[in-house]
Amino acid sequence: MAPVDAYAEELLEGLNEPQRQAVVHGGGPLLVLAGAGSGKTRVLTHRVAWLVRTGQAGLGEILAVTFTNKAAAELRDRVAGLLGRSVRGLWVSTFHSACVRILRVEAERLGYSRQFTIYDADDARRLLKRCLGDIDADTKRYTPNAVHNRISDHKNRLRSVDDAARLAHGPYDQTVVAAYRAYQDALVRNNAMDFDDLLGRVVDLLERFPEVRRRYRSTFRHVLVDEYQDTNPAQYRLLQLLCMDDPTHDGTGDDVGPLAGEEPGHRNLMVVGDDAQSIYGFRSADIRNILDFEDDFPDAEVIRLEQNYRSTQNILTAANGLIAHNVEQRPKTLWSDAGAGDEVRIRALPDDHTEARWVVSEIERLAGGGVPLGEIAVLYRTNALSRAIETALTQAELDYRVIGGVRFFDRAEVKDAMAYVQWLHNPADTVAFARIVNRPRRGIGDTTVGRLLAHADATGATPLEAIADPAAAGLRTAAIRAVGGFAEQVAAMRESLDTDPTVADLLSDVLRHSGYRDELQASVDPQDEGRLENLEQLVAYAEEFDDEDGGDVDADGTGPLDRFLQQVALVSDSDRRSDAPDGQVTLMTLHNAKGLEYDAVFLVGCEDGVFPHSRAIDAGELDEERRLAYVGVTRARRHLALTWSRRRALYGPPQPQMPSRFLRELPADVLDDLSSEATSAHAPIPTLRERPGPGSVGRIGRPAGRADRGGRSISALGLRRGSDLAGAGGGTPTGPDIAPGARVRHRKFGEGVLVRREDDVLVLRFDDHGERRLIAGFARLEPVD
DNA sequence: TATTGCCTCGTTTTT
DNA sequence: CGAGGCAATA
Repeated sequence: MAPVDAYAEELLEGLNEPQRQAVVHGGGPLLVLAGAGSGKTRVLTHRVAWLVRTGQAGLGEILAVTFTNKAAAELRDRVAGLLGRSVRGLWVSTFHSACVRILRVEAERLGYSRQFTIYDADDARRLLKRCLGDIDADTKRYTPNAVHNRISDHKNRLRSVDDAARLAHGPYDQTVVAAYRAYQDALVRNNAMDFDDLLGRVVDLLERFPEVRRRYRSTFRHVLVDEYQDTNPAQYRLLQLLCMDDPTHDGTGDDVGPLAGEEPGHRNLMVVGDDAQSIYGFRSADIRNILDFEDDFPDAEVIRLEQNYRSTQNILTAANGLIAHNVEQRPKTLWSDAGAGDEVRIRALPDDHTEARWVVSEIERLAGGGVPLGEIAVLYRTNALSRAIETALTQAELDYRVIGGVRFFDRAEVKDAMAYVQWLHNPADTVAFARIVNRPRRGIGDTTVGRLLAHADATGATPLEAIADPAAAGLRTAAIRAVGGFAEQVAAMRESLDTDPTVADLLSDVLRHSGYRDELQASVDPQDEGRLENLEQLVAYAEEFDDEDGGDVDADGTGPLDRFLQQVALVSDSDRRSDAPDGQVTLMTLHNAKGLEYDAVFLVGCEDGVFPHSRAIDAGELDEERRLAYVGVTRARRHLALTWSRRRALYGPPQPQMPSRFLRELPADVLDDLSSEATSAHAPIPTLRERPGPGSVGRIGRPAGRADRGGRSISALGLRRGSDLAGAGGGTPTGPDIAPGARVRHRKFGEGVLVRREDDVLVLRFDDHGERRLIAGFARLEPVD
């Protein structure tokens, strides 16, 4: 190890033993299993500072990757604080922005230009929708959303179109493959990459170009990864390529063989994570990466951080007890010396309004006891559950903020403005073009746009070239005039593009030349005022960017507009998750809560089917749901309550609910007296401070035979609507029975036969998908005659 | 080409 | 219950 002086030594002060071991780790692969609240960011920052101070690495030789911009910024700031100087040159960034930074330099090697566009999920789906049309796919069965998820999964597993074709099984897969092929082709022609490509193309780059690989391998002598449990196979492969001697495993389970003529890797890979908090499997994150770390890196050192500095022991015991129900995991036992603290509470409420009012009355009680509202969070599985809580908070006149929902850069008007600039920057981008060509309305309808795009496609031209000669695209006089007018506006915007020194001026000019601003100003729709404000905010944001950016053109040829577009694509409002301003209760999904902590946490909607979510139950993904519960529980420092509703209206009429199975997995000895009864069918209703408002109690049952919506009444089919077989109380399926042997159709799995019933579980054999067990309360089945 | 109304369908989502 | 998609209309 490098010599250690007192100056470096002070970086170890205040660390516990395992933390210290991780920081001074000599070299080679290191896995830090960092339980919730165990100080993993501390370890990462001190490790980076240690490497620098002991002279083991220069700032420019360290790559630290995170998943969020917020985490990257925090890491950077804290390292700067520890070192007491600028950390310019240190690569601290998200996987995606590190990849973009590499791709901007190397794009030409991959057949892209430096100006390539980054498509977010919305852009990608627009393009994919067009591709699905081109291959004549039935867009009912093959929704852009579903198909994009499948393609994304292929990409995250580094499957090329041909790989996907080899794996395709059945007609659905084959259509997905055809869509993948058309979509990938379209991306290249648009000079665009989606989020998944950013990773996948860098992997391509490093695999195909040894000299590029060598360059980055020798640049980054130390690679550190945060939240390793959330890495997907592409990210895994990327790390292999950057660090290892013989990047044999590609993360997909297939051996790709050693890379020819490879120089030894530095092997200095440090990963930090917690398998118990792996909650992004649905986005192709692979928990095996952290579970199998020592198999992949046989000489790896493993350090466990189990001392928790956040929560009281009762909360940690609850968390430990819960997660112990997962089959496969790294055994870990969080402990704290903060004392037992409050008991954990479980409460059963008659309906979602009462549940919300109970939570709010408890919030008032805590607030009265001196807990700041900003230190209180209400967590839920799905965004739809926020509504009842919001209503109750509003009635109690408590201030709150909801994390999630529509983000600033996702707002239609903001995306429109950005699409203008994006298209000016990359005229091959047909998604941006299609978005703005008729916004504001200029009489260029869908058919005209279709003709322009088809013509551009056929001639290999960009939309910019196509609008210059509308007659050639086969347009008639009215359309030609409309397109001509648009072309004039575009010419004015391109003039601005060439002359405007700043991004803010360009944006402002675009809003003027396009008529977008005028249209909103002239509008009588009251919402347009807000839209106008958002656009002014966007310009203000750009001004800020210009000031910070300086406007130089880099050595690699990237200018301010490149950087601005990239930032907006990758840094959607990062401050939303920042610490709560005082006086506001925070509402958010469990996913959004990861990495945060609050004095008091309420986890609402703990009902089977809601949490764990019915789709997760169907898909057999209970472990991931349980980890999500674990994340929720471990957010709390001192107060934790979990609630469920006996009846809840998710959509349509209220349905009876059963308590979440996770509630029964919490160890009884950390629960208070009321909790022990709260998961039973006869749970008492806790007292509320206010009297229930009128009409707050849902009607019990519903009028028999009422058709729920237009079309065939479901009762006419012999079934009740929604969760057709939902139990009326005891959890036993009631309603018209579907007898074993009956042919049924499930919306997702298609037709099949009901094999048998086991309590509240239906066992069905589907024609395509083999056997499946469905929870009766959530199995939407239609009988097939 | 733009608007209206009907129908369908329902997770989570760091980038 | 509501948002978004699509087909029928003005």
